[in-house]
Amino acid sequence: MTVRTRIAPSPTGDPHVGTAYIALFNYCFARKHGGQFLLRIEDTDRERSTPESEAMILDALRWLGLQWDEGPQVGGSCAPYRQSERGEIYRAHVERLLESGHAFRCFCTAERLDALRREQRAAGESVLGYDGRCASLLRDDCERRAAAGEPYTVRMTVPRDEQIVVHDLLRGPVSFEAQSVDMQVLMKADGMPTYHLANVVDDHLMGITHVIRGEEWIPSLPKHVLLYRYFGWEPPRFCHLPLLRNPDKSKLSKRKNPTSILFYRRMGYLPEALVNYLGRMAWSLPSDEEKFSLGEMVEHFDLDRISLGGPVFDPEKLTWLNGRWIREDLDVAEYARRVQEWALNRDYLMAIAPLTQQRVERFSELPALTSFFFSGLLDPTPQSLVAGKLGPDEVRRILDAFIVKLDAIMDWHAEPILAAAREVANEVGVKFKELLKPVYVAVTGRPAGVPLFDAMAILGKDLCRARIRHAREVLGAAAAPGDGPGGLDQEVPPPGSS
RNA sequence: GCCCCGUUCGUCUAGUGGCCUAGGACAUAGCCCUCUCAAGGCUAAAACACGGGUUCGAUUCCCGUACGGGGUACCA
Repeated sequence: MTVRTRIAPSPTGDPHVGTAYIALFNYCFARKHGGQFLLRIEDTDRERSTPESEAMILDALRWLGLQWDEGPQVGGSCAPYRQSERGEIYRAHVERLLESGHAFRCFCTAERLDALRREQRAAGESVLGYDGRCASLLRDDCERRAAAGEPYTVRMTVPRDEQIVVHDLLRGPVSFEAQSVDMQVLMKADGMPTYHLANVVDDHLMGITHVIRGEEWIPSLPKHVLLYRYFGWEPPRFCHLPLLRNPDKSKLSKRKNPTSILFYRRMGYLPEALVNYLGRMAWSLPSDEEKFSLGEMVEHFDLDRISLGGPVFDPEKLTWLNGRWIREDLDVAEYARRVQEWALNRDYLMAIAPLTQQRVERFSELPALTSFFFSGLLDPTPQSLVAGKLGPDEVRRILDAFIVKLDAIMDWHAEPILAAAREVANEVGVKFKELLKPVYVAVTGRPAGVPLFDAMAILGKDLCRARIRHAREVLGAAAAPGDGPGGLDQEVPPPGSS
C-alpha cells in the first residue's frame, strides 16, 4: 500500500505558519515512505473562503518547497481537489447515509438551536449538543417538507452505550463515550457539506492512508470513525500533532504573534530557515543537530521522534537559525542574489518609485525616505507617537481600533485602508488629520514622508499590524502603572489546517 | 460545566528502567578574540509539576492530583 498524506487548508485568510507546519510533517512522512503528498482545498465555508487566500496559500507552500504531488494547479487522478467543486459527490454520499438510516434531515432553525444550547448550559447539563428532535421525524414527512422547499440540514446519527476507541499513532488508544458525541451536521442548509463529511469522503476517495493533522481535531475523531463505519470503509491511520503555541501557551494566533508566512517572507527570512524551524517544532533529528534541510528531514523522518508538548513558536530562535542559513549556506553571490530577490527586485522598486519621484531631488535622499520599506519592526519612541495634539490615551485607542479594522480588510489596497482610518477617526472622535500623525509614526517610524496608505498597501497587512501593535506596546509601557496594553488579546482561532 | 490531549532549564529539545553528577541549542550574564559591530570560542546561572505505586533501581512504566491546552458551530 502506498502511503498517501494530505494538507487540507481552508482558504479563509493569509497563509498560516500552522498550515505550513502540518504540511511539512505530511510532506516528510509521504516522501520518507515513497508515497504521495496531496493538497486539497477545503472551501466549504462560502462566507469566508476566497480565491485570493487560496492563491496565497499555494504560493506560500511552494515558496517553502512543500510541493504537492496532486492537487490544484497540478492535477491528479482524484480531481477536482477543491471541495466547492465536489458537491455532487457529497450529495450522493449524504443520500447513502439517509438511505441507510445513519443520517436524518433536521428542520430546526438556528434560533431554536441557539436557545437549546443556552438552556443546556444554564441547566448545567453535562452533555451539550443537539437533542435529537428531528431524528424521530417520519421519513415521508421529511421528504415532503424538503420537496416543499423548507430549509434543512442533514445530521448524522450516533449510537448509544458504546465506547468508541480510536488509535492515534502518537498517543495510542483514545476513547470516547458515544453518547457524548454530538449529532453533527453533515450537510448545511446551503447544500455544502461540513468539514466532517467532506473530509471523510475525500480522504477515502483520494486514498489517504495517514491523516496527519493538528491536535484540535482529536475531539471530532469519534464522528469521523463513525462515518467511516457507516460507509463501510476502512479508516485511515490517525496522527495528531501538537499545536503551535503563543508565548502564553495558547494556540498560536495572529493577535499575539505574527502568523502569516507572508510576514516572515517580508521580514527577510529564508524559506530554508522557516521550514527548518518548523521542523524543529515538536521534532528533532536523531543527532539533535538543529540545522537541517528539508531533504535531511525527509531522510530521517520518523513519527516516533515527535514530542507531544505543544511547542511555543519563538521568533528569536527562528531569527538565530535564519542567521546561520545566511552565513553558512550562501556564498556571497548567492547572498546578493537573495537580497535582490527579496526586496531589491523590479516589482518592489516599481511599487515604491511612484511614491518617491516627486519627493526627491537627488537619488541619495532615497535611503532615508524609504528605509521603512526595507525594515522589520520599527522603534518609535513614546514621545514621537504622541507628538501631535492628541493625548496618549487617544493614541492608544486609535491604534487599538485601527488594528481591529485592518484585520477585517480582505482586499488589501490603499482605499480600504484609508476608509478604515476614517472610520477609526470617527469612532474615537478625533480629526482625521490628527489621527494620521501617530499612525504615520507607528508604520513608518518617521513623522512624514511618502503617502501613508499607499505605503501600507505595499508593506502588507501583517507587517503593518506588527508595527502598529509594537507601537501600541511602546505606549503601553510608558503609561501609568495598571494601565497596561488591553483590548488586544481577544482570542480568535486562526484558520485551521487539517 | 462536560469531553479529550498534554507536562524535562524562561523557550526549543536529547533522553524509551541503570550510561543522568539530566546533555545540546536560543535567550541572559561574564570573559577571550578583535580597527568598530557582528560572527566565533570559553564560562556561569537555569529543568525531570506534585503524591502514591510497580521494580533491586525510576526523568523513563501505572494510578491520582495540580497546572496548561484543545474541543464543545449549519468554521475549518
